[in-house]
Amino acid sequence: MTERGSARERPTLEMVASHAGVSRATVSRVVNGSESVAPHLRAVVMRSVEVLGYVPNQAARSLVTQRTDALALVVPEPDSRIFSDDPFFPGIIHGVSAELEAAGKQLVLIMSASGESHARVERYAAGGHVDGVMLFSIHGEDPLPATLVRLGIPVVCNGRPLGETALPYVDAENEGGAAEAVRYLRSRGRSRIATIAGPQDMVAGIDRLNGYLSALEGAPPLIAYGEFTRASGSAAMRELLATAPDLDAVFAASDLMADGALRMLRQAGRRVPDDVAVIGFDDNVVAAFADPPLTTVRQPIQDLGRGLARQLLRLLDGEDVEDAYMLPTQLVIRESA
Amino acid sequence: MTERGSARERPTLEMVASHAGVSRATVSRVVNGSESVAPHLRAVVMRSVEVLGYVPNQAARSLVTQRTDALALVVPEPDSRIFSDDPFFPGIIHGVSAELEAAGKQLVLIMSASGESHARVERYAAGGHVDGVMLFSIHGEDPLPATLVRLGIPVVCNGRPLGETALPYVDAENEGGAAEAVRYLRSRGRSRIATIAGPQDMVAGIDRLNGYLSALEGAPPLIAYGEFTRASGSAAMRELLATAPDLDAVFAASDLMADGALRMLRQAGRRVPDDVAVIGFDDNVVAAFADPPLTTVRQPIQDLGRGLARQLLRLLDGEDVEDAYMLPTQLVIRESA
DNA sequence: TTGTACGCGTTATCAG
DNA sequence: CTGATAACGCGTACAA
Repeated sequence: MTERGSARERPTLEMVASHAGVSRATVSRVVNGSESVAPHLRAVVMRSVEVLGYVPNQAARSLVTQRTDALALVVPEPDSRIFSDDPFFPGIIHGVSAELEAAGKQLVLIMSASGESHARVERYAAGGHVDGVMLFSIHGEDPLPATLVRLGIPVVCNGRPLGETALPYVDAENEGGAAEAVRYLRSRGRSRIATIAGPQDMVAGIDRLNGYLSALEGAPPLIAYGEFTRASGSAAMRELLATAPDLDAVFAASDLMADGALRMLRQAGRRVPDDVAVIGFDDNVVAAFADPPLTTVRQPIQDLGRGLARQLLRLLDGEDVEDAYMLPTQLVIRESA
Repeated sequence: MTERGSARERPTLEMVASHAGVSRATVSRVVNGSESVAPHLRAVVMRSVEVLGYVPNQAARSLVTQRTDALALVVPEPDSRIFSDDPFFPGIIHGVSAELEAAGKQLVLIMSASGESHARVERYAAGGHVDGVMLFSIHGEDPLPATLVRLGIPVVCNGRPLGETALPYVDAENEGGAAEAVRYLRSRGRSRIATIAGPQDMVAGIDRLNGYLSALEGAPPLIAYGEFTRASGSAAMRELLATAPDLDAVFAASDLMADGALRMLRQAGRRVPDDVAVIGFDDNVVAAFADPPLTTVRQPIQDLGRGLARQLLRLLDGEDVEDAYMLPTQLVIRESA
């Protein structure tokens, strides 16, 4: 059994003040790095702070400053991209966290299942727990962002919001990246180009499909849908092979789906890229390890996270930010196409 | 450009009180669900709360209650398991988050690079931002946990801590699981069993190697080391094939490394499982999709997260908790062994 | 059952 | 440049 360490009394400003023989105000000034305090007093105070191990009480501080220096990242719980082996979620967190650390802010992670859980998020933000909110891939007609904005809480979305509300967001050039992939396939002489599209209630799924369609330039579309997962990619590929046995290329809206497609193609006896060229999206870790190594559209996941945090920080500073903060994608050519 | 929503004044207890025609104390009691308040007054107050959209100010509240209802999860930044396609980190988060939500607590995620960043964590916890701390895979002689305990902050570790300090922790039966895998291989007639071990500065790496060694029962060990990643698994497999061409089985300390090994074996012309049997660890999503599907030792990642949170909550409630909270593993047999 | 009044630990204002 | 002192918003003994 382990005991709860002996809860030594936390020293207060008051205690530091009397220890140093100055007023609380002076201690506060030293702690907050004010210029206007005599060097010798500052030294004395700093020593007392050191000796007593003083740490400012955040609750008291934010009660008066009206800030918490904490920002929330709200994540929709049952999101297939989050608990799969798609490192998208960890990547975003990594970026966000790096940016917030540099700014001295803390990250509060909130998993929000759905409707009723949304009320919790609202109350949480409204209660002043955090200074602002980052929203992860908002689905359809979610009222959450609008509510938050109405409450006066700065909000930035990761991924273009689908509804009407004009919220600032950061996103990758999904449509452009997809279009580039398809154009590349055409430039290599492929003519029967299919796509494995993502879910059409996610903006990434929609935009990448649009990119595919736009780059087709009149050629007949060939579409199957997946859920961004490997299994769904395999299933979609099987479907495509059945309906269009003569296809010679596939653009999948995620690397995981592309990997699933690769397996199905192998199983069906098609050679990649000789018979069928395959391009994925993400530049997931698995892309380089796929068989054959996967040509794909890289999106800068970590930068997406950084941008998300940065835009929110700017909002907090009272700056205006552009509604759309788009990050470029890049075609990474390996062996599958 | 997007404006910062008009910051409507947040209603206070005071305002609700005067709106309802009662004292602040009564409002406070209603809000906190006290029994001792007349039904009709409660109704009136609740209406006022509704009308005004009152939400308690968390800073003020925790200033007096000395609690924040927030718990921190501290994650070592440059951890290969976190930003790879190993869903270990997301899985833990999922479990932790589910448990905390049920308890009405919030999750604060802290990425802690190392030394200097540790000071930040200490100050953060000491500042009363959170009521307790969950520590992710503590490396070697990290002084952080001891410091936190000294500060009187409840701490629980994910993964057995390597140092001397006796901290409560939750972990999977790494050693037992590894031993079971090796025993299974032996029972299937394999005699030259190698292992691809994980990093020996991580408890998971150490324990799984020990499990392998213990189950060998005198047979000569055959060891190569990896970093839990696919690439390192391939490299380690190559090494093993060079030093022990006659091996007939491999136990890898992670599915990712096992997958890497599978590729290397294929490349070397060895058939799996005919020539060489392979077992991994984790039951990562990729295991089922490996070629051939990977026999592996499943660890209940999400339960690990839940247990982590649960133990901390118990500590917070003043209960004593056992130092070691171990979760069982399970051998999942597929085709690779 | 209800209200009064005090204190939680800081920051900010305003004299000195 | 320094020190009183007033908020900040809430929970809770204590009194009524």
